[in-house]
Amino acid sequence: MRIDGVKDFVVNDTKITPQATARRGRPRGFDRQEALAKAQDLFHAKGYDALSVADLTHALGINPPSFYAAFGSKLELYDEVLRRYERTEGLDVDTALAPGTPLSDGVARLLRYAADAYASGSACGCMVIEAARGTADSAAGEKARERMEASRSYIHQRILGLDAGNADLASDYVMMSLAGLSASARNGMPTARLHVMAAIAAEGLSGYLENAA
Amino acid sequence: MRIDGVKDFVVNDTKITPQATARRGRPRGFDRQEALAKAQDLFHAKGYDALSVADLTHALGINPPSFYAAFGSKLELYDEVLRRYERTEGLDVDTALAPGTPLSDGVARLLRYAADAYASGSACGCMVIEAARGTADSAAGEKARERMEASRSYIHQRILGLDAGNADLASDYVMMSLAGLSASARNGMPTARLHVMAAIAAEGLSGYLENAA
DNA sequence: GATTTAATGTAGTGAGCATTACATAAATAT
DNA sequence: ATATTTATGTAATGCTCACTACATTAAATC
Repeated sequence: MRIDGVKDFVVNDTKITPQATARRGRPRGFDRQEALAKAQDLFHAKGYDALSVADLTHALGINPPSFYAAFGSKLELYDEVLRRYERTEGLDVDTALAPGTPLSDGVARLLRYAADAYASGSACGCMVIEAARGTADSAAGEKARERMEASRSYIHQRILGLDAGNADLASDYVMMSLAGLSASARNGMPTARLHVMAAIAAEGLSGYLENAA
Repeated sequence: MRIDGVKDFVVNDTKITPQATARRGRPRGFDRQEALAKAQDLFHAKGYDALSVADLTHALGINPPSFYAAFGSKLELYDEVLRRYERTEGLDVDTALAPGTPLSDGVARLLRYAADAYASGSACGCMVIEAARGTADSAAGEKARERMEASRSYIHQRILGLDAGNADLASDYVMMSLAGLSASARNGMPTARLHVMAAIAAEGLSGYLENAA
């Protein structure tokens, strides 16, 4: 395979390195980052199964060999796209659940962020959540479920710092609410209504915690 | 095609008619109702796309021609299964939202029913809700979305009789909560926890309505 | 018994899928 | 210049999919 793969990728994909250490063979005829962005939009809008490699190569204006040379396989590209999605479109959990924030307020803020992020467009809802419900034995669903578990775990850890006693309950409820918001967005609910839904859902946890106290 | 299709179906499928008005040709070698029940389980567990006709015929112990003679096509069978699902596994909306029930209580009860119905098993979550998020341009997704809209409309109408002013809001919130519960069930959440989630979600609407009043 | 009707088993159909063989083109390295 | 390395375009690979042609079987009707 590739010996110094990591350095190569960095150099070729992003022009961060000042002295452009040129690669050996024929240069790639398309921008890999642009292609990733387009692939992300397409995967988000159509899902893994419904988006064929032919769709992708056509949209990117390349042929299958170039596709496989650049991304390895459809599944590897998908995994890369999922991680890119987290970076580019992921919720700002750190801000929503900043240390010192009351748990109820933090959850309310996080759900508000989600209402914004999931808002209807050509590709709406959370890409990871929607993909995670693919069939149990699908490789793509497995990738998505990995990313969702990573997010759940991160949120859980953040909540631990706010209210350790209710962390399990609250993170379960947050994940459920995010799934509900994402589904509603997919079903065409407009942003303003999503915000109301997020507020009502947050109110639920708030009231529940008050009653428990 | 078939001239007196309706009567034929009734007679051959269910033995409701006392004098078994026997059909003309060779009798079907399998029980169509049993087959429908099995197909429902399979579609619920795997979804439309992931379940092939070959999977179905193998599970039913029949060959493709028998399958198509009995059900028309994969999509027609799916539509029939979706309607059967509503009858056999659908939530008891009439009881949950019985006339005279305070809206908050009715919604709480409906979500409790859902927590029971969606409980983890080989096929968990709501079959219709999970299927409705198939790709936008998929025929199966369209069928599921039709059924979901029918349910939404029915729930909306029932809520109109309890609290007309909040019917739009409440039915939107119910649909979102059902989607969240269904997703959580699919992700393996046990029944007891689903009940807690349902209670918290219901508390949200309850608190919101109180504040608005 | 002859005819009609419908379901069955065997064996395919064409279409779409992800992926790749192979020769060629374009760059660097020697 | 020549060799090496990588990407490209054309065209195909094997596979799975939903679905069907066709001859046969099993029942009711005449």
